[in-house]
Amino acid sequence: MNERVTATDVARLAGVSQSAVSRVFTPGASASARTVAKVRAAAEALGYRPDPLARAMSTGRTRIIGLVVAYLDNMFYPLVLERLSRALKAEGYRILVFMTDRAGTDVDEVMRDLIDHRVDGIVTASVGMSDALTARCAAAGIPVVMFNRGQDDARLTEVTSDNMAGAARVAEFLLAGGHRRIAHIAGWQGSSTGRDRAEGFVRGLAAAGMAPVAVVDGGYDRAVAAAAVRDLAGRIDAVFVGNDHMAFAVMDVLRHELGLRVPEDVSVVGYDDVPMAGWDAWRLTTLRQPVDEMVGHAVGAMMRRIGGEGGPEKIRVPGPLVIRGSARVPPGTWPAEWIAG
Amino acid sequence: MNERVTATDVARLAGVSQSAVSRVFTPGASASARTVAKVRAAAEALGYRPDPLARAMSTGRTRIIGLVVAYLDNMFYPLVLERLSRALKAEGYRILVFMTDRAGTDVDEVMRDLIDHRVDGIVTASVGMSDALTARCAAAGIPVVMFNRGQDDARLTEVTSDNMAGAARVAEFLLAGGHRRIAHIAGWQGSSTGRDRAEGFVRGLAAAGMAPVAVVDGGYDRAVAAAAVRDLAGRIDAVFVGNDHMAFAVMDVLRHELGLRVPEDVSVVGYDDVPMAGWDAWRLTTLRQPVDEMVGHAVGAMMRRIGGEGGPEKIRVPGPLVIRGSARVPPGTWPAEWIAG
DNA sequence: AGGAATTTTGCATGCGCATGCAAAACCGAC
DNA sequence: GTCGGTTTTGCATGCGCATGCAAAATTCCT
Repeated sequence: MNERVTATDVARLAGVSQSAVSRVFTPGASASARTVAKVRAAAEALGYRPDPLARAMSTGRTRIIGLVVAYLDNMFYPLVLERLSRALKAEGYRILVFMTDRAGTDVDEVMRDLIDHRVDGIVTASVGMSDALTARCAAAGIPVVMFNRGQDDARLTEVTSDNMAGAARVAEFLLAGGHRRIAHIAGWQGSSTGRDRAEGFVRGLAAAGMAPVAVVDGGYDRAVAAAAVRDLAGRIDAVFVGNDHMAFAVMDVLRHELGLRVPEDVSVVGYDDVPMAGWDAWRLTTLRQPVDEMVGHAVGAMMRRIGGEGGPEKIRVPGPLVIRGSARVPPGTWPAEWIAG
Repeated sequence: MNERVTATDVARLAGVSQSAVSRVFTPGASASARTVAKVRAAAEALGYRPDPLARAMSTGRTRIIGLVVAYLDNMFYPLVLERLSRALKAEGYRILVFMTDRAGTDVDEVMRDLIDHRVDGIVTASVGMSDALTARCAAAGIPVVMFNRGQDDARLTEVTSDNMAGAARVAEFLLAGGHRRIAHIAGWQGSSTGRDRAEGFVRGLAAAGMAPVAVVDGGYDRAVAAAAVRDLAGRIDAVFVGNDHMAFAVMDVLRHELGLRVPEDVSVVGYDDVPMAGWDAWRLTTLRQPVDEMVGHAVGAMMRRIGGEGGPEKIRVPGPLVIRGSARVPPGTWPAEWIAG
């Protein structure tokens, strides 16, 4: 039922050898103009297209990038997946998706799988890498790019926003708004991103001689964040939440469970600027992670590593504070890095 | 840098032939207990794992399913992707993601790609299939399962919720709630799903001798739906929106732009029951698409088709109406198919 | 025009595994 | 112990393409 057209078929029709056909379809290989023309015509007539599988078999490159993700309910990740897929496609690569369980306990098994599948590179999002894993990928010669996560390992390339600076900027903004009882419901402290934002935020407050009322680990989980704000409410007039996903839960609790007004009673600031943050229901003031830019860097770095040029990089992209309505806005003019959204 | 362990290496160590090794790792092939033991031991010692690529090369099966998606900003699809990925993984399959542009104009090219990659099957979500495409996949012997979309083509397997019945149930519910000026902001009328829901809804109203104030195509687009409700407001006391994604936009406009109360001034009902619908900010009354069940059917049907058992199926899964707070609740007791969420 | 330098071409091989086929080993029954 | 029957095994081959190598064709230079 499936009569695949092979290079040999084309060769026969064009009156050349199979290798000639292969060369015509291999960028960088040499063939005379006449051969190219004959082969192209024959290929066209037969509807020939090189088989990526066989090609991978003989070159050792699959032109497939493995993407490891733990969850997709935080809209930030679907967005990343979409953009990454499009950007990679432009480079001639495809994405093979691997989901780990939410706890990330099976990352190991997932990685074995990835290596088995001979992916040319791995992008991890919302997932950490153990040393053993990193070593294995390095041994297998597979470049790894961590997206939105960092790791203290010189072998790893990472792309993040400037979490420290971003969080510090949020602190500055909240302070300028006149808040004095400020808490932080942090991203999971097992992730660099969560830690960096917490540290940047605390430092930002400290720079003004202030300290947070509390810093609690929200674990990137709506329920945990909700519980945290239930506990905090009454003691705070502002809260910086480790990502938008949790911030929505926090706002829900504040408004609908506790009957408080945002931002009049409590200001809320998030991190990410997912599309939803701009919806009227939320109008969340948040620090934007420039997804397109980050994806661009990730793809660029990946291509470089696959091409063998240069080593691992630690890329940190700055993002603006997007001022909407969930946090009191300081009077007067703002620094240029704060923008109205 | 990458010394891959091959079956030949294992064979040498185990003192058997390469084919013996292959047989040990091929379910259904025969090997004596002694050989199995020797090979297993050797494989273990060397850390051997069969190369899926080479295996695909010789069997013609890649154990990869292509997923075609147009967009991921409607949370329904990331959810589907996640569940599908896990379910397929359990069957030993991986997902290769292909994104078409939003208009779906490049579906053709995407499909060629998919066929080239020799995927064992294709799942499409939020994407239609042209006849030419269907024919090509059929010719290539690649089974196609359409998820959340139907098509009048006997060669295609499809899995949808019972859109007609579901929409009719919404009509019944709205009527029971005492609404009389009801509109429908429909899903894209170019999709079977959008058409079926619209038809079911209109029929549901007609069954009570009623007709909608208006049925407008929302194109699954927040902006279009928002514009539609701006136009409709004032003339309606209830609106059924073709999916939750648009319903959120509709609620935003109603509440924040027009200052109307939901459900006191206008009742809103959606379709899908994405996780967000349960958040306090929305508490959207909506018709649930049972994602897990639908995914289960999709995977089952796919496995059957890959295994060559049986032909295309048209699977229709019923979903309950989930009653929350965005639409006036009829007094008295409800039919069992309505549930409180 | 003649020979050297260059490009193009075909041949042969390999990537790592699965599998048809025939030889070899094993099994049971008499 | 022998023979027919059943597994098990190894050999050889193929999947579709890329590529090193040497031969053939083309180009260039004097």
